[in-house]
This record gives sequence, C-alpha cells and structure tokens, in this order.
Amino acid sequence: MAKTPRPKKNRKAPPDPALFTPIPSVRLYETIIEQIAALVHDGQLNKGDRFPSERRLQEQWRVSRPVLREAFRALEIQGIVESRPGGGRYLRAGRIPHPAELRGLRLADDRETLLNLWQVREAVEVRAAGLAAAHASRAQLAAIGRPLRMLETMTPEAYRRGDVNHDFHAAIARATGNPVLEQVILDLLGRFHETGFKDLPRPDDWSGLQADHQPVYDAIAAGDPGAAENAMKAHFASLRQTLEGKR
Amino acid sequence: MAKTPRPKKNRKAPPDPALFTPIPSVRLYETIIEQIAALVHDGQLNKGDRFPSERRLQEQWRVSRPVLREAFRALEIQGIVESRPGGGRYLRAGRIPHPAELRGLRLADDRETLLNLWQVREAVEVRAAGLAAAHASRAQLAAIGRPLRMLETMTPEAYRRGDVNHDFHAAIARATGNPVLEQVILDLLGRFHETGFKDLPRPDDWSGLQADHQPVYDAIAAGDPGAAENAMKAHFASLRQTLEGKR
DNA sequence: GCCTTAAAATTGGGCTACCCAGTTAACCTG
DNA sequence: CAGGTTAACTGGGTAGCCCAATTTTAAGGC
Repeated sequence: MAKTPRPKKNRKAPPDPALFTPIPSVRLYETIIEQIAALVHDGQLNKGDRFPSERRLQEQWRVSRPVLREAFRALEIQGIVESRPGGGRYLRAGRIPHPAELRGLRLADDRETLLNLWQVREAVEVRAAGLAAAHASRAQLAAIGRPLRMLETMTPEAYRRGDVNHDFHAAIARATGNPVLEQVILDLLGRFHETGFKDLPRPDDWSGLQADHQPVYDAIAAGDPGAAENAMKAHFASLRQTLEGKR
Repeated sequence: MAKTPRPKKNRKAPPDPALFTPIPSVRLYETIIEQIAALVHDGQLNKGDRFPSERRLQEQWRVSRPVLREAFRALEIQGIVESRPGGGRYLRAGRIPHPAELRGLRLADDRETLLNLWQVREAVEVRAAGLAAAHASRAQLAAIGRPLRMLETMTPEAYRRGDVNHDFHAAIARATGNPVLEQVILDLLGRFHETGFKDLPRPDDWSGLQADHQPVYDAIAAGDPGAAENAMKAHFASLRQTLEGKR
C-alpha cells in the first residue's frame, strides 16, 4: 500500500480576511459528519451496515483518527451509529441530520424564542398532566407534591435557582409513564430554565405559583385527566401573561 | 508533582461473567462528562465562567486530551459549553444533563416505544396543525399540499421510504412559524420513521392515508385552527388503531 | 504615570505514532 | 468436514508534538 500521495491538504483555515463576525470557525469533525451523511445519502451505506474502519476512512478523507472519533462520537450520542470495540461501527438510522441540526435544541436567548419554547411546553405538558392523572402511582404522586409543599418554606435564592418549579414539572413528566414524553419535557425544561426563567415570575408572587400548581396536583391526585389538563392549561395561560407583559 | 493518587482505574471492563446482554460498555468520555457536571453542580463553576485548560484538567483527572476533547465536544454540540480556540472553554448553561440524558431521543425499537412516541407526536402535532392553520403563508400551504398530491401517483417503494408522510408532517411543522416546535417535531418524526414506520400502515390503504391527510390540509387552508386540530387528532386516532392492532 | 505596542506564555485544534483488549476470520489440524 | 487455535483487524485510549489564535505580560514612548 503505497502511501505516496500524501497531499496533506489538511489544516485549511485559509484566508478569512475581513470577517468581523465572531467567526463560528467550523470544526473539522463537522465536515466529517457531512462526509458520513453523504455516504448514507448516496445509498453507499444502509441501515445496519458496517462502516469502513477508522483507518480506512482516515486514509480516504485524510484526517486523523481523533477527528474521526469525534465525529462518530457525536453521531453515537445521538444514537445514529453504534460503536462496538473490536467489532466496527454500525449505522443504526436511515437519516443523518445536518450538523447544525445535530446540536439539539440549542436556542437563542431572546424573548421570541422564550415564547416559542413556552408554546411547545404547553402542548406537551398539558397532555402530560392528563396522562399523569391516569397513571401516577402513589410514589409518583408524592414526588409531585413534594416541591409544592417546599414552596411554602423557601428562600428567595432557592426559588431563583428554579429547582422547585423544575422538580414539579419533572415529576409530572415522569408520572406519565411515557419515557419518550418525559425526555422531551426534561429537555424543554432544561432549556427553559437556562433561557429565561429568572426574569419570568416576580419573586413576590410565589403564592400565585402555588395557586397555579395546586389545582394541577389536586386533579392528578383525584385521577381526573380532564381536570388535570385544564388546570395545567390554566397554569400556562396565567404565566404566559407575565411572559408577554414583559415584552 | 506527585502523581500518587491515581484513582481512576481506567479501562475496566472487568468480569462481565454471566452478562448475556450486549454490554453497553461505558466510555471514558462519559465519566468525564460526569466529572464536569460535578464541577458545575458543586458550584465551582457558574454560567459564563471559563473552564480550566485542557492540560490542567487532563492532569487533574488523569485522562488524555483526546478523551477530554470528546467529552467537551459532546457538551459543545448541545450548546452547553463554548470552545474558543486560543481563548479557552466557557460554560454557557447552568445545568449539565446526565450523560444518558444527553443521548437525545435515542430509542429502543420495541412496540411500546413506538406507542409512546406516537403519543408524544400526537400531543405536539395536533397543536402544530392549529398553529399552522393560523399562521401558514401561501408558500407554506403549497408545501403542505405537495406531498398530498404526490400520494396519488406513487410507487410502493417510494411510499415505503416514508418520504411523503414525512414531508407532509414536516411541512406543517414548518408552517407553525415556531422553530422550536418544528425542531421537536422533526426530531420525533425522524425517530419514528427509523423505529417503526414501515410496519405501520399496510401498503394497500393509501387511500386511507389520504383520507386522513386531506381534511387536515383543508382545515389549514381554510385557516380554521380548531378544525385543523380536530382533523389531525382524528388522523392520529385512526392510525393508532392500526398501531395497536399490530400488537 | 499612562497609554500604546510588541513579545511571550497560554490555549484549543489537529496530527502522528503507539499500545491494549475484544472481535472476526482464516487456517490448520484431527 | 467439524472444531479449535491463531493471526489480523478494529475501536478505545495514551503520549507527545506542531500550529494558530488569544491573552497576558512586559517593554517603550509620550
């Protein structure tokens, strides 16, 4: 195997002359993901197939193994490929998202995004409340009630950290018994608290928060899905006012 | 610099004696993510702070730089940290999800998961139909109608690839004008088609599929959110029967 | 003294070259 | 031809290096 070619064209951060923008600086592993996506899209690789080995790919694309590994890691985390030590890598999905699309629900930090996020949360959590009312076990019900009671004896700092609110909604998500739904809600919740929770409810209306949460809990405890959905809907609607008012 | 501690006993896939399961084999970079999460959770690192340099961390945790880089890549993709070449890494979120939680919506391929997925899709896409009815532009409406017309002149192969169904729902998602919602739906749709679309509708009831899709389109075209939501709900309910019947 | 500017230390991006252990496949016996 | 042994291959992980962008520091100049 003559390694004669050796063009060594890597490391191309060529001109980049008059760019004043923060320069996103595309990483090599992203272009590799695109290469992999091309493989799949061209039909050279189908679901279940084994990838060429790292060594072969590194030779073909002229990148180092570490970079290859980074690219595959990214796809591995998304469950798109599976790596078997000693056994090769396998395609587990039929579609490889664009690198930009890979980065989860990475969100901007503006108010419009916050409202959009809120809209999605409402759609999914209203349903979750109904399912929780239908399926919650006694233990799960207790987990929902715990943050509620905690609301009564709380410092402003603990409140600002947002844990109580997070725990309440997370407990409901879990009580649905639907892991997929739970995961979606947890993801949205996480983004929400990062994006703009702190400037949402004024610290003085805790009672308002509890007034919102309590009916949801009661309906779930009563095992009444319809009431639970309505209570959750009301919760979202009431906070939405605060949200839009801040605009 | 005494390297005395040496706590991490890397590379341990120790006994694994009577385990017949595929052995998930935890990767090193995942434990590193946990270390990072611990840093953040302990409050040693707050939003906006700069991480210690790779060199320092590799020394502290006794791992190689590539492993560190893989861990940070994973967090970078999720938008949790930001890497600035030459400038260090910065924490952009206040919470670091558990490694297992990181792996997107990675799903098992069983029927129960399929039903769970279906439940989430319904919650989110019913709402999407309503929003699309309220916001869809003329061009977006055309994009929704295109796959519908394509349904009439289609080969079984093209159908099995699921593109038509995918395009229809994706177009609606886009027409909501809510990028967050769109992303969630696209994600769910992708997983759905990978997980179990092919064994869902029998290839002979295309007309049934069109009979389901058409009212949704009509309601969106008419700009009637309520009707659109109901039509979409009916669509999900009718296919759910097929889904559960397969059980 | 204070601001500007140039040099030096730091940092992440990337590469090459290794070693290791599990997996796979070829091969060689009986 | 079956069965077991071995050799090749594969991904996981490590070490050490270079490069360019970035900070930080120090040297000048006013």
